[in-house]
Amino acid sequence: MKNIREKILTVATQLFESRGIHASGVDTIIAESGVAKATLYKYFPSKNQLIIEYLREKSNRFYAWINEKLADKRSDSQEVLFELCELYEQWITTPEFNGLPFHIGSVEFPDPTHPVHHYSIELSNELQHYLSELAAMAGIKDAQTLGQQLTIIFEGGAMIERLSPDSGAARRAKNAAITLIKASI
Amino acid sequence: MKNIREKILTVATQLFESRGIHASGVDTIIAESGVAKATLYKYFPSKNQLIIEYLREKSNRFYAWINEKLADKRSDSQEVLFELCELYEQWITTPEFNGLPFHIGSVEFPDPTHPVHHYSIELSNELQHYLSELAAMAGIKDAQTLGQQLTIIFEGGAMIERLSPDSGAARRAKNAAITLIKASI
DNA sequence: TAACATTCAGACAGACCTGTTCGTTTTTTC
DNA sequence: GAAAAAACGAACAGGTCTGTCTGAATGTTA
Repeated sequence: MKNIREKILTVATQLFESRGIHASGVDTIIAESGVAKATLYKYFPSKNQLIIEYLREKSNRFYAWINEKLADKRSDSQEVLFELCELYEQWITTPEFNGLPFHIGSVEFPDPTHPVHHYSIELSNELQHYLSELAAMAGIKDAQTLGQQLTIIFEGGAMIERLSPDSGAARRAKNAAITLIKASI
Repeated sequence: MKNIREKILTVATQLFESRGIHASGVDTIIAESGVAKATLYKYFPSKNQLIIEYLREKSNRFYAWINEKLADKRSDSQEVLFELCELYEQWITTPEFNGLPFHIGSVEFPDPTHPVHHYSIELSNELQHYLSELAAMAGIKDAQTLGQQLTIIFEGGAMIERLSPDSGAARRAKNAAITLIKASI
């Protein structure tokens, strides 16, 4: 087996999201992934680092997915914002969605000086930056404001969609985002 | 000392919100509140129950505060929605605000069958119900939708305001809520 | 097949976890 | 001021936590 690291990360991801980070011990992670403890600690120097790699991986996958989906709509910079809302709804309504990882990171490690918390904030800021950038390219006047407001709706919608999957939160969050976009054009 | 229960709950609240729930052991809680362990377990039969009482207490305080503040505006049912937005901004920008407690509960206990998770969902639903009710009294046509959309914005804004306190999230969340309200009148 | 690198299972350390059970001391009540 | 109730400190049980270390087994390369 060559992709031991990947295997560990996959198992850790599943455990972190189904049981929580603190509730997922290293012993459980190695047992589920069929790996020796020393091997895990060879690929990840500490559990904190494993958590951070989990956050990074999830974030990378999200941006890779959404950038690919948006690639052919980049020309029409207005339409790209509305397409973004549709993709957002798709993203959080897939059965694999288990909440935003950096929400888990920031809540389970509330201490601002903790590396996991710090990186979680970084990821939230990155999302705001990404959305503001899209708004700016769409010619929105106060792109900073719309970008953060979309972030607020997307994060809130993700939270509630996860808590109450059949309450229509994803669709309503999308519609709220669309309303805001139209109001700021 | 008569209010031992209150003392324990206060200390537990501070610890839960500054270190996280799993990271706050019963030993720490009793040490900080100067109480014997058996006493804590007399007032709270388990740590789970203590967590749930923490969630309940925080929720009660919120509704008591906001209902009192809104009491004199109940006559003008339209204005009450806008006043609500102002109060929301106030609530999450006070220095004592440390995020929505039921977010902590639902994230730290992701298992839907866990009592803490279950109660956290209940509190989120209660918020939606409360906001939908206000919208209905204001004569909003689709009060259910606006209620949930306000919930999404309020929860998302609370999350981001906590992560990045000086980014203007609270004000922008408020403005986004106002925009949505106006659009649905 | 021989030499080398990797991974294995499992024990170990030292600390922390929730919850129970002791007598002993303090506080309340009459 | 005496009887009753409550809270105290401290130990205990049984378990889990992260991280380190060992020698044996496995896999890779030449």
